[in-house]
Amino acid sequence: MPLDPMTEIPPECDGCPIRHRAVCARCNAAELEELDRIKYYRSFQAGQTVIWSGDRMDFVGSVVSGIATLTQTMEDGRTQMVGLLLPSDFVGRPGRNEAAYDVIATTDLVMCCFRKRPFEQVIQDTPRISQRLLEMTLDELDAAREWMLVLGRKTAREKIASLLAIIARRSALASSTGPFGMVDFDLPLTREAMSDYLGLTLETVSRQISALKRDGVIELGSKRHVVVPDFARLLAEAGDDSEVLAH
Amino acid sequence: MPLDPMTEIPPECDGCPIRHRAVCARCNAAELEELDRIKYYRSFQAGQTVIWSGDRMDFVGSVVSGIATLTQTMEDGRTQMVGLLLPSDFVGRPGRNEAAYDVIATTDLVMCCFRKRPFEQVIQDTPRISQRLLEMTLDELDAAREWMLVLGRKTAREKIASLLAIIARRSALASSTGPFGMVDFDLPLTREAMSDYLGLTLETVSRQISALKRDGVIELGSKRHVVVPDFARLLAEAGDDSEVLAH
DNA sequence: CGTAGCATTGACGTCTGTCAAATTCTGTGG
DNA sequence: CCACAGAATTTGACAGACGTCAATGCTACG
Repeated sequence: MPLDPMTEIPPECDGCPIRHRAVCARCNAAELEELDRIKYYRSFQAGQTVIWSGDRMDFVGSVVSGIATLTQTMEDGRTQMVGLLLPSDFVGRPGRNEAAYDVIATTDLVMCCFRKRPFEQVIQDTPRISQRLLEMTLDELDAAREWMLVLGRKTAREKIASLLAIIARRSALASSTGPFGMVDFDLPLTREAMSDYLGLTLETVSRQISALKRDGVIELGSKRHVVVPDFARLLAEAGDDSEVLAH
Repeated sequence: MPLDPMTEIPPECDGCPIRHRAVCARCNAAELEELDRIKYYRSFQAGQTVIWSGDRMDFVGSVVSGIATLTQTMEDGRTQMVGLLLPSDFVGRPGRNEAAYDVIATTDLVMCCFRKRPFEQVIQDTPRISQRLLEMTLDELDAAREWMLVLGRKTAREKIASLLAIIARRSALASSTGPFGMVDFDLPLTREAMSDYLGLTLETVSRQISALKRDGVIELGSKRHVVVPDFARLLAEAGDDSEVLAH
């Protein structure tokens, strides 16, 4: 078990790693001050549930570090991941009292939370924040729709390639690697989480990863470390083609 | 061919059928005036394409009457519907110049369009509008995520039942039928459009509709008219259960 | 060194897709 | 009003992709 994550709280907004990407991205000093008054940090350990679907939510907030998932579950236990929350992503919905999805930390996680009621007021009063939130919500909507194509129309192999491409692209952005050619990253998800994202079974995920490895599309260091020798090849396997500029 | 739909333009905002549900829902007289200056109506015939993905968009707007679909297409022709646009739904994304999806009128369609550039300015200046847009976008995001569960985890039979339930619910709302028991409505979609929505083939859609009919879950008047004798039964077939209050 | 969780692999079944044909519906023209 | 053409829909036969069930392997941690 790692150290209590609470001991690693990030510094004030100045040095915050998501200062310029989160909902507060375009705030000026006064507006930050305003947010500061209603904010607090919370930490979660890998595997912990942040919120249960149906629970009362009295905060919204941003992922500061770590990764969380948004999932829906049917009565019989079938589950579908409907969102992957990375640093700077926003959690919760102003104007709604109950969580619509389960939010689960897949890695150790730090969140910058805002008390919900005051935050709703801030949104009313601060166009720069509500407009940023609109922009982020539109981006999420686009991502959700892109994912609908993956879920509805792609083969298992294409689904895996699509997921790897998304994660690879994000890793490349985060570490500002060259845009092309070789990329490598760690998978933040178990095979089961991947299957929940992709609408597949865990076994099919495993088989397709093996197949992509066999065909030289990817190489595996450990089970979780992926090397992509040719990113364009991966995109082609995803059925994407020429979307190099996207996202 | 019907009469030129342009001849049936709705009246001024006062009597507009979507006045209290669209992006302008919460506007006061002055704000409506503002919007009025940049708005114009456009009509499309059933089957016409409103916008092609990748095209330059110089307007955004609301569906006033009729139904349109939002679809994505892969190079090899596989398509996935990612949204169903009903009256009051918003089309287009402020701040983006190219359409991300094909928008196609499935019935005769009337749209209330706003020139994009001026509309973006209005959003900046009118919190009531941008906040309404945020709210609508959050609703769409929820709908997209609900649909991800359908696409990723439901069986063909459950998918069909889910789609019928959604359409039935909306029809019930529109015509303010009693909330329970018997419902009936016309399908606004061809079998092919349904298959694009559900991530199935047209043949599977047809077979599952026949099966639901055989099992007494639905009755068919014409091919397009559906009678649902027991709405709760339909929901159960959709795998939803107890979501009676939802949406 | 042993246990627990994660991952891989195999054998087999089934749901859904594919290909093809028949049937019903809709609108048009005679 | 009826005949006809084209589209939409239904139905059947068959195949393949993915799921299910089960065994085995790997890694980490106590």
